[in-house]
Parts: sequence; C-alpha cells; structure tokens
Amino acid sequence: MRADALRNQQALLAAAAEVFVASGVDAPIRRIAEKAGVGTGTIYRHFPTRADLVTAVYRHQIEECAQAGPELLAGSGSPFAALRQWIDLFVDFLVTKHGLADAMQSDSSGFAALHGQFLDRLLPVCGQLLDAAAGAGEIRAGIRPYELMRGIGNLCIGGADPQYDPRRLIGLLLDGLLLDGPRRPRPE
Amino acid sequence: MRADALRNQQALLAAAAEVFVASGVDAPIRRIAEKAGVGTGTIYRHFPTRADLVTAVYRHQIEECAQAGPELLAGSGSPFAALRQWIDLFVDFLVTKHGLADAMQSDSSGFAALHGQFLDRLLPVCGQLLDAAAGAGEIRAGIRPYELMRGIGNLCIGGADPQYDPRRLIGLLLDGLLLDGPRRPRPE
DNA sequence: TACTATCCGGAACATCGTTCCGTTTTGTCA
DNA sequence: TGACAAAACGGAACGATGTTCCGGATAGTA
Repeated sequence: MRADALRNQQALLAAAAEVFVASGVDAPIRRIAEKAGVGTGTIYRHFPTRADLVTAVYRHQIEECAQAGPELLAGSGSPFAALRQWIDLFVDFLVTKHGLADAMQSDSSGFAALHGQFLDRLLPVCGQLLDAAAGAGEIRAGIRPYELMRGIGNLCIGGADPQYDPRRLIGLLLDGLLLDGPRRPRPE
Repeated sequence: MRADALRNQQALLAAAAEVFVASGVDAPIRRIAEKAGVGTGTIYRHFPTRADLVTAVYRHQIEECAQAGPELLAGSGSPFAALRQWIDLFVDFLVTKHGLADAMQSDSSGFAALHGQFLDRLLPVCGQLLDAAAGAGEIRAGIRPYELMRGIGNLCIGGADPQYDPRRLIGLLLDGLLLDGPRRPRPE
C-alpha cells in the first residue's frame, strides 16, 4: 500500500471518529473529508459504503481503547484516575458502536462477530484497571468488568436526547465505586 | 377550517399511510405529496415536521383499524376470516408504529401517551374478533388479545430485512389458532 | 357578485450522497 | 538520479431530497 494512501486512511479514521462522536454516524461525508484534509472521492475509495467506514472506525477504536488502558495506568497518578479517563474513551467508543447497529441493519452476523471481538479485547483491559484501583485501596473489590461495561453501555442508550447526559451519570456511578466517598468540593 | 384544507389533510393521511407501508417512514416527502395530489408546500403547512405527519398517521390508523374491526366482522363470512383481515390491517399499522419510534427520538413521553391510546382503543376490538371466532367454534378459546397483539408486534420487528417476511409467520401463527387445522391446499 | 382571508402549488434554494476524470504523487527500474 | 507507469487524489458535477417562499387560486361571506 502506498504511503500516502496509508496516511490518508489513518487521517480518515481519526477524523471520522471525532466527527461521529460530535455529530453521530449520520454526519455528512463532506465534513469528515474536510476534517481529514482529503477529498470526498478519497473516502469512497477507502470505504465504499458508510458501514465500511463505521466498521473500520469501530475496529480502530477497539484497538486504540485497548492500548490506552495500560498507558493510562502507567502515566496517571492513581489507578482510579486512569480508570476514569479510560471510561471516558470507552464512552466515545460506544457512540460509534451504537451507531454501528443502525448502519448495519443487514449483516447482523458480521455485527455479532465485531461485538465478540470487542468483548474479548476490552474486558481484560477494564479488569486490569479495576484490579489496579482495587489493589491501591481506592475502590471496593469485586466489581466485575463485564457488569461495569455493560452498565455503562446501557447508560449510553438514548444519548441523542439533549435532556440526557450519560457522562454525568457515569461519573456518579464511578464515584460510587470509591471506598472513601466521592472527591467533590465540600459545600461551605 | 376550510373545506379544501380538510380534504387535503385527509388525502395526505391516506397517501402517507400507503407510502409509509410501502417505503417506510423515511419515504421522500415529494412522493407522498404526489400520491395525495398536492404540492409539497401543502404538506409542510399541515405537518411542519416529519414526526407530526407520522404521529397524525398513527392516530388516524388507530382509529381506522379500530373501526374496521366491527365492519369486517359484519361483512365477512366467518369471524376467523375477519380476524385474519383485521390482523393484516394491524400489521400495516405496526409498520408506521415502529417507524414512529425512530422519528421521535426526543419526546418519548408523547410516544408513551400514544402507545397507551393505542392499547386502549385496539385491545377491545381484537378481543371482540377473538370472541366471535371462538364463539363460532373456529378457533380455540382462551387466547388473550394482549398476548396475540404483543406477539404479532414482536414478529414485526426487523421487517426491513428482505430475508424476513413477518406476514408469512403471522399467517402461520393464525393457522395455529384454528381448531380443525390449517386450511391449505392438500398436497397431491 | 365582489371581496378578503386562507390555502395551494410548485419553483427555487440548500444540503447531501455519489460518481467521474484530469491532475498529482509515489514507487520502481534503468 | 531521472523518467515512467501505476496508484491515488481532489473536487467539480450530477441527482435526489428537505425546506422555504410567494404569486395565484379558492372558499366563505357580506
């Protein structure tokens, strides 16, 4: 594959991820092309259908999200802070995931395969973060990764409603994991 | 309200219902206007947003479907035949209903209200048809209207898949209600 | 019958998906 | 290195669709 083609593909994946989070998976192709600094034709060559693009972003985000786990853990002060940041990435990812289900009305077997890939890759990472935070005495032990990720996934359903901000609720949920109570500015 | 305005509104409701069934609730506005024999501007005056139109069709179909029950019962040879025809209307109605859920991502309280109206109005009609067919000895007794309608509603999920024809399955389900077996042409 | 408020129709504009082709870039081979 | 062919790019152009707008038609009324 030619170097410029690879560059553009990467730029497109990054741009599409941003635009999807900001405007949903129905965002105009032009906007993605513009943000990536390429022409619209380039998008269609790399990703003939919208589902192709969404799927690719999905895969890409699974990988990015999985790799970010250990990095955050190493670079952050406390394991819990790392967990919080990682969950934020995870929510970005869910936006694409939920859009994906729409964009793939057909081919539901392919979707199931992707979902399996998603679980296999991300569950251990989440477990590692939880274990680290529990080991450091920050949060209670015994939280099951699947349960947490599933719950967060469900909280993200219906995120299109401007009256409903999943991230706020997820923040509260994470506060609830803490052993010594939420660290919020004390009133008075 | 002026007479021509009323005429157009009725024509639009009828045309939209047909087009929705044929092409889903995302069908082009122009096509509905054309089928109704009006201009596109007329649609926007009567129904400023697509959700308005879909909602109106929904209400209209609830009423039409409810009124068709007794009429079919009176005009048809057997109560079971009437039930079959009525279920067919009901499935048409569900197409709109499922589309409605998409077209109303916001305002989910309004959707709940409509759903209640739908149950209140249609359950008794279905019950009447079931009772008549059971009374005539055509089908087994004890079928609960809610159960039947709920089941048919669920069978209609995912009707966009060309591989999946809900009506065929619903036909089988109805055959299963019969006391003396399905009336299909005997092989050989 | 004349008049006005209302309504209608569809042209016109804006947006978006998709295709197409002249131009540019890249990798390779002499 | 320098030319060349294959690959990729960009964005203009086209068609389909949503939405607006206003000149003209029409229904109701005095």
